[in-house]
Amino acid sequence: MRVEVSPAIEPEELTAGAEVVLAGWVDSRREHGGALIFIDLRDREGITQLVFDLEDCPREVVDAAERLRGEDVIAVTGAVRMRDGGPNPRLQTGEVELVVRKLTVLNKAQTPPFHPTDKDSVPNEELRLKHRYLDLRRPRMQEILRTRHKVLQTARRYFDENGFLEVETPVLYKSTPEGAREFILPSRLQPGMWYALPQSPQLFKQILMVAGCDRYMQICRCFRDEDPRADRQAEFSQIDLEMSFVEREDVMAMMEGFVRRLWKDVMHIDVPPLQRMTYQEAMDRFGIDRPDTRYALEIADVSDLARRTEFGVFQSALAKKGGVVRVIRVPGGADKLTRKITDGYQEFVKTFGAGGAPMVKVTPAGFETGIAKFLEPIRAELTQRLSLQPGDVLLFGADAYPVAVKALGELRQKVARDMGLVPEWGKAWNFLWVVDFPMFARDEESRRWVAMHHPFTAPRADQQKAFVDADPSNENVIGAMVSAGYDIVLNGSEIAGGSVRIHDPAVQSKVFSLLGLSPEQAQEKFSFLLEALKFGAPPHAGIAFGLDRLIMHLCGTENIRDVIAFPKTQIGSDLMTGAPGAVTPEQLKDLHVAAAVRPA
RNA sequence: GGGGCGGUAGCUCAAUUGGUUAGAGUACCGGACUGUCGAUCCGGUGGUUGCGGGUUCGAGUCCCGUCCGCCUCGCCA
Repeated sequence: MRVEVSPAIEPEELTAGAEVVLAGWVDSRREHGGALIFIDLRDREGITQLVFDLEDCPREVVDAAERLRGEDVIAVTGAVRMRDGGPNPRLQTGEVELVVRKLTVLNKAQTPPFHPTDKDSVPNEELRLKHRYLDLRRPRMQEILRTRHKVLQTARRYFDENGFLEVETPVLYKSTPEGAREFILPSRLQPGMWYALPQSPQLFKQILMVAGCDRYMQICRCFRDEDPRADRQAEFSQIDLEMSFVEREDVMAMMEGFVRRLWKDVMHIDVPPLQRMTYQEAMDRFGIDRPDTRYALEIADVSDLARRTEFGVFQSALAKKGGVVRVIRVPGGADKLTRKITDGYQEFVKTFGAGGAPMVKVTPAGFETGIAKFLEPIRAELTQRLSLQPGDVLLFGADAYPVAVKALGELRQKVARDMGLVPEWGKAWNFLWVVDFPMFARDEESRRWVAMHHPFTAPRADQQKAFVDADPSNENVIGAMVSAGYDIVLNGSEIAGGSVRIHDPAVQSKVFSLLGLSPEQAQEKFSFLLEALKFGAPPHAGIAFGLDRLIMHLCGTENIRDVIAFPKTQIGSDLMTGAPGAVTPEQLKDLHVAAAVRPA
């Protein structure tokens, strides 16, 4: 049987009398004595009301309609007519109904564990993931799938228009144990050897530049075997890009254009030119390298004043190497932040390594509660410097700089939520370029340098020469080197990150050696890149967008699983397919692998 | 590896200090009903309170363990 699948009636079909064929799922049924039955027929596009009426339909059609239940799949033929009972303004097709002449039940459905269009409640996520085919029928999920499609199409169109070539890179790759933990796969043909799934196509895209591709794009899957978060999943997607013969500004302009196009096409919003902020400024003012600038609550330095107090916590913090005292002023916090809430903040900052978050309230009479008495000697100056008003709450962070700003940066976001300062979705789109990241960060445990971005990131253009000349043993000099990296931050979430790459083998060697990789080790791991760089590598730079996070923003969801058709749980299970699963001893034997643990 | 929240009917939830036969809405089944649109009305089926152990005269409730889901610290070059 041939079914014309265009179920919800299109506007041009809204003319009475048109004969159409519709197919879809039974959404709901309203029955009046068996002589008059209404069925809401649902498909991807929406809902159309079907009417089965003894006055218009053969008896057997009405009888068959009586046996229909939710999620049955049917096809119907009939005439469109204006509704007798008045329009339903809540339906797009609410003016009309289809008088069914012929009904075909394409497939009966068991009673589903939940109803895709239940308006009262969303089923438990475990159940949604187990029956994802039902979950994806929900209009909200259909909308997300559609937005995701739109983003993919817009990306392909925009980058095609700008001369980018879509190239696919391998998924079976080589283990390069820096960075995130990898998924690995045994080789059958080479006993004892292993592939790894790529954390990103970073090196391939650089090689494509050496290969003369000039401009590359790929919508690719990346794999990182780390614990998930609300916005992180082991298997995720990137819009990956690389350009030759460009500098930082060229890439930034191109990507800004993409973001603007995306928001225009998908949200119908004109994004103004992106603000810029250096890494240092972001850390100083917001305590994080991806500041949410939709609200204030900025961090201020009061180390000099704190030094003049007798408060032991301040004094011991300032005695530390790089010790600081910083503060967040919360306007109106005295009312809204109850004792219970501020007590909670003490525990909260401890998870980020801080000892606590000393607090004080500003009243017309002066400082009260918390550490008020210690602050008395500096009250006037604090009041002036921070423009304090009665009703303010001050939350302090006292520790070595990285610990203090990190704790306050996290606390700032929590306070903003508690104070109701975070605009609801769709009200604010605060895009920001963060630039001038340090090349290296000091890992205190191993007393070694680690790459802030990745080891292929070039120094900022004006620092190239200084970097080559820098004394590797001088921690101050190396620590101060600024890279040509750039991130795009949206409402406090990192949606893209990239850099100008190193195309000079000498610079690349110096980075490797600073990272503690001997020439032999570097050769072992990245020989193909080092080789390629010797054969005429153009200057190149690139970036990658976190596709899933982009979609989250565009759809207003806080959960990455909502924007992935078939996502995994916290422990990496696919509740629908049951992955991961056991394999047979024969499979292991073929792969020359012995399991050290048997599944429980 | 650590911290927190949750798991009760197919689904969404309730159940007082540990106390009678674990309830409601919805779905499902049966009946009534010719213009509904979350149809309505009447009746009914439906429970290993995630699982295992313990305390107690008595456990959905308290304790221990465990599984699953979510949030989070560490981790994510």
